[in-house]
Amino acid sequence: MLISTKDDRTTRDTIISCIKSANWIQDRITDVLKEYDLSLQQFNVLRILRGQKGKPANLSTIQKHMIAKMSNTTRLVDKLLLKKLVARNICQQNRRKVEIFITGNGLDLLQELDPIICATEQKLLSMYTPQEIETLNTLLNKIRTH
Amino acid sequence: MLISTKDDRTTRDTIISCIKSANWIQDRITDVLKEYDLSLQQFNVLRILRGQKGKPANLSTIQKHMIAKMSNTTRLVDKLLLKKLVARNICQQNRRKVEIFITGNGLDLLQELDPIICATEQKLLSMYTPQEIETLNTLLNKIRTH
DNA sequence: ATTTGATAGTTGTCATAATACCTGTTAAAA
DNA sequence: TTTTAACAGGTATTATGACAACTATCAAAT
Repeated sequence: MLISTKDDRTTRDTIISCIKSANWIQDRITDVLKEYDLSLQQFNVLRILRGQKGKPANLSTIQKHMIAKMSNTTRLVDKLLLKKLVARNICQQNRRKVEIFITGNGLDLLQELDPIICATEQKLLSMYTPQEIETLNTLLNKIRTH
Repeated sequence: MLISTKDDRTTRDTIISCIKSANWIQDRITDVLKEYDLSLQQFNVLRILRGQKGKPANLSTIQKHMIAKMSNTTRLVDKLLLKKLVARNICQQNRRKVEIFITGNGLDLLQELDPIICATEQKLLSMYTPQEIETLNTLLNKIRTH
């Protein structure tokens, strides 16, 4: 006989809650980015590249920093290239690698988006006290660093 | 000038943490389901149908209960139909509606999966005390019910 | 009886993602 | 050297997702 304990149910509820909340947050940010014709993933890659502070990044560096691991980062970068938000060239030291930079256009776009995204993020978590955000952050981090 | 406060950073970190944790959880459960040739979405639909306890569900009922809203639930059900895990027929009272049931096959599969998924879920949150799980659950729920 | 609007689901199209396999490049072993 | 293995990306295929247009049905108003 299968017994479903209170713990089982609370565990499942918490997992579902986490997934739903993450989806909801991503949907809201996606809504904002849509007006700028950027997908959430594209936006994240741009921010990763800006974080390199001038240093070029190769594909595996980008993937390491991405929130959601994805297989075809190549094509994601292709899209950003078409929009001239990033540039790409083959690394001369190691011709297997490619070097990817954010362009001036890309930096300008991010600068325009910064306050908007920041405000969206604040609004998304506006129901929490600073203390609650800290607690939530600490608890969430425990999941993957176990 | 753009000033990034401590609050801004904590908010962003928490959001990223939530998304990463949700992705991680889903990836682990997807890994388990892969051995049974089920996607996470298909599995969720099966559980929703079992939750109906014999009553048929129509498409909008399924969508209402789904963790991630998706547009083409029709095609998701098609896949389950092919595997004979669900059955579908037109509702006679209101011929616009379809009635979707879980089959014996579907129930058997879920029963086989129940303890495995439950153990996976327990393991995923095994680093928390029961108190912490409660806190996490409560905090996460606040995001969407604001 | 006919039209209108709302409801329930389906289909077509295109963008994105997952998976597995392929190609070119490098480095190290034989 | 030649071969081999490991590495960094690219490509092809298939699955999944978003969005809009479409079909069928029902119910209510004319």
